[in-house]
Amino acid sequence: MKKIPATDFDLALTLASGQAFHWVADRSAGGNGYLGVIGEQPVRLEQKGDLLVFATPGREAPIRNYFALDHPMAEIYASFPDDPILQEACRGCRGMRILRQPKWECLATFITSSMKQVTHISQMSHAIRGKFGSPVSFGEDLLYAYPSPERLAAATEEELRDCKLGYRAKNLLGTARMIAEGIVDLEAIANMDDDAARAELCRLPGVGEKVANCALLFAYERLRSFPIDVWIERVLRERYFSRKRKVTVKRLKDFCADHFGPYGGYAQQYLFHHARTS
DNA sequence: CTCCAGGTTCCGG
DNA sequence: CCGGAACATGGA
Repeated sequence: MKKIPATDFDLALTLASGQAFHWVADRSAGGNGYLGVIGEQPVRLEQKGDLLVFATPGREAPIRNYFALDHPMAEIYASFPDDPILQEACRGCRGMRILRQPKWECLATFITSSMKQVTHISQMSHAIRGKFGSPVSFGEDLLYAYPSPERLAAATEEELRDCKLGYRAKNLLGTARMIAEGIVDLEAIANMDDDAARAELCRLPGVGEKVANCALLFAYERLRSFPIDVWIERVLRERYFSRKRKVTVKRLKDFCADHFGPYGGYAQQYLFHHARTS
């Protein structure tokens, strides 16, 4: 068994926080582990105290990278504004990391996320992987990598609708095609500043400001990105702007961009999780 | 049955 | 810039 030190890290909390949607709990061997795929590599992980335990050799670097074990958590927490609403959310979110996911997989998954509950997003992710992804075996279990843009570009809208995507099928297909044709280069976006990167992502069908911000936050390590979904908007209006009438979305965006600071994405994720679980 | 979910896009003020 | 409406699906 290999072990990676992981302080200020909570595996279960991180995987339950609505960033990645394909990990499954694995109780085999009386454990409390998780089975999933990092890129093309199958992994079984289990947290024991401040250690991340796994069996497969050569997985340490991808695991450390995916779970962003290098994030400066003390600095991040110290950067948060001293506001009671965020501090309350932080209490239940200690150890939750913003992941560093593969870019295409993250973007594609969030294209399917619009107007869907987290459990539905998970179902669609597994359906897409099972239907189009490369199988990778892990012991007795068969897992699936997320299919490449080229593979999905070769699919039909009907096949994608069979994965319960509904109207999202057209968007995912259109985006896969644009990327497969090189019209948008997801790797090149990594070298752009936040605004340029967001604008470039928004050229893709089904990608608006919210989905772009999710990709920037969960895959491009832009920790200032602050996706505003229905949950966050509710928190903002009910807690931060209570007793104020007619608050426009632009007002909310401007407030968030300033108030939550350089690691606003972390603050956003904690507020999101707290709102969703209480 | 009704309500709602990690939205985007298009259209008329 | 702002508010409305259409767009699919399934769990609560």
